[in-house]
Amino acid sequence: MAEVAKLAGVSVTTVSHVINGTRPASDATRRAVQAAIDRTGYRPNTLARALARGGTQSLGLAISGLSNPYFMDVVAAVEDAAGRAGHTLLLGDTREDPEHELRIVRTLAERQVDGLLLAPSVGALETTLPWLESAEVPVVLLDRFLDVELDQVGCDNEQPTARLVEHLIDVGHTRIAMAIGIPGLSTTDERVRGYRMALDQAGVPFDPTLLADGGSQRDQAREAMHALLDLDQPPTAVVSGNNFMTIGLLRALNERGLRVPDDIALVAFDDFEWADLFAPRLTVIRQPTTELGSRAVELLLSRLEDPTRPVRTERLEATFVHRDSCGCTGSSRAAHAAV
Amino acid sequence: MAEVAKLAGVSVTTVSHVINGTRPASDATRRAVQAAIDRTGYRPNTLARALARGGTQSLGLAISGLSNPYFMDVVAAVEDAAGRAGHTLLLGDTREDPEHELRIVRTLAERQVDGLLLAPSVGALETTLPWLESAEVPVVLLDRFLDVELDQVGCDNEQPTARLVEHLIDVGHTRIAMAIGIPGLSTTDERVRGYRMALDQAGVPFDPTLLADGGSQRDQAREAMHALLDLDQPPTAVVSGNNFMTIGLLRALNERGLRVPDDIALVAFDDFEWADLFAPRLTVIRQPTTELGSRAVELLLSRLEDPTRPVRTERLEATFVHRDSCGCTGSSRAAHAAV
DNA sequence: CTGTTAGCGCGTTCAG
DNA sequence: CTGAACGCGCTAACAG
Repeated sequence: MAEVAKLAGVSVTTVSHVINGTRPASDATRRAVQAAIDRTGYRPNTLARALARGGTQSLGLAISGLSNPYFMDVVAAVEDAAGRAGHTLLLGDTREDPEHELRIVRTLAERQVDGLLLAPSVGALETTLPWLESAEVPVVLLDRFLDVELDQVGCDNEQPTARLVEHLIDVGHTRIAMAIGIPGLSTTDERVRGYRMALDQAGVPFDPTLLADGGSQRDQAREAMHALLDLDQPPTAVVSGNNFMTIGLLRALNERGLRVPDDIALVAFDDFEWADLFAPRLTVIRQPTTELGSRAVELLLSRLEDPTRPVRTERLEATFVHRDSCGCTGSSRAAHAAV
Repeated sequence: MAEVAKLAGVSVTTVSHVINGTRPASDATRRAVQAAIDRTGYRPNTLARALARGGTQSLGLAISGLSNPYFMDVVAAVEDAAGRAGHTLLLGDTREDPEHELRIVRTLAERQVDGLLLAPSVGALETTLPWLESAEVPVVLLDRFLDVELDQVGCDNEQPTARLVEHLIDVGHTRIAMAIGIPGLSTTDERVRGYRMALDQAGVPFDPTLLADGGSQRDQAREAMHALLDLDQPPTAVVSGNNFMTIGLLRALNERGLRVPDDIALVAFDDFEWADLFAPRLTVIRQPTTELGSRAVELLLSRLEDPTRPVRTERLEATFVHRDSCGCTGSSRAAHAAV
């Protein structure tokens, strides 16, 4: 930069100002500076600028399960929204582990991100969040809700899950199992509540043995499904708590030679882009993932603009997508004839 | 930091050194400093450190199609590998557009990333790469190969695609269409070469009308498939150039009421995690995506360590996964009975 | 409209 | 084993 200044015959101050348009400059000097910049191949050092200005124009995203297509849509949306606002995205995977999450969040904060998007793991309330509060980093929570004074965005879980279960009951099922995610996550707890609510309202007795811990993960869900099938009275229908577990459940059913929906019905939380193209065509709840990501960024940006604004919690609506895996079309053949 | 120094009764120099373990210090002072750090809640400013040291411990990843599950696995692997090495990941989507790609790469470089991973778009050779060279940013190319003096990692494309086509020919197909990606991408070109090679070797005449431009994208592939079906002599088999296009092709077939593999065979480049669980069970080429990401990071790190090391180009092996969508099991019923 | 100067928070020579 | 002083590259008063 000093080089540019010398070459343009002006001071570094002027260079800085023409670069940032921070204050008026004569056409002549502006051109001179521009020319010098071009000739030297000068490129600004964002770090130095951030250090001087106290603001990095960057956002951190701490999330788990990057390989989960659901979260990837979120990441894509966040990257896009952040980019539009002139911010760069720093990415970290929490691994759903509070210890690791804290390390990630810490790293991000030490890199002076202007704000942080976090999908808090179970345990965040005792580790990450206290730290974040004392560090005074602007945060918005993503996907999972927590009982804290922070901006939060997520989806409705209870009612949609109830809808899924109701539907199975309508078709005639009474032994309905559910593969649930990590206990303690608001998403998990709310979905379980929705499940129970639907049972209650239909007068179907709740059987705890039908609630299988799938740990939000594929392989664990697979094992859970096998256990369910080993029950004296195995379920005639399953509801999956998220997309990862859906794969695991199906793998287990596959290993047992059971067909969906003929031998067992399956409905799931989380849609797949291709879900209507393959058999069994899954009946699911679809979350507005893209909107989730972009809303979260908007909330964060607005908080950066006005740190005193009261916190806001937003529930996005999820939609019921009716296909064939619930087995209610009558013709199970229809499901198999897909594509 | 000054605060910590005062509280510990030492100089900032000492604080810096005990933090970094840069030089010996008496147990007493070390403890004093540590105590002061704990009490002040001091957290290091990575930016200032980077500015002083000239090195950010951060890597940039510029890639397109974040919503593509294939690339997401890569992102996950890169994040993991980078994290292990103590680096933070800065993420940017190139949108497969050289202009935007340049902006992304520039932003990343101005943020002083130590190195950059890039999946170059078509046109990068004229825009991004010259800039990167003059900016002297360490780079490793990802997924797509280019004729430049840079480290590169990607998969084998030609032979695997040929394998796919050979297989279709073995089953008796001769009118084999292919949905191809963006022309100019090495992945596209190599896959097309593989396609032609297999035809040649089998003595099947090459018909250019069967080569449909799917633009690496879902919707474009869908339209391309419709066009193929409108041909006087429509194909009896299709090979998809990547996973995005596979979805598009299937959507078109679905819209026509055509079943795979009964009415038309389909094989594809890129596997899906769930591909063996749904019908039609896709016969595909699987890329080692995780390995791709981690190898790329390793290459980049080794380059940072030794900038003079000769460039290396690595081809990872892709594997042929035989399932039912090729229609060669004889019993097409088997395909539909899945799950 | 422009230049001088003092930091931003830290690492790192040099002297002790 | 420890401290003082300078500089990383840039912005922002404060003068002029």
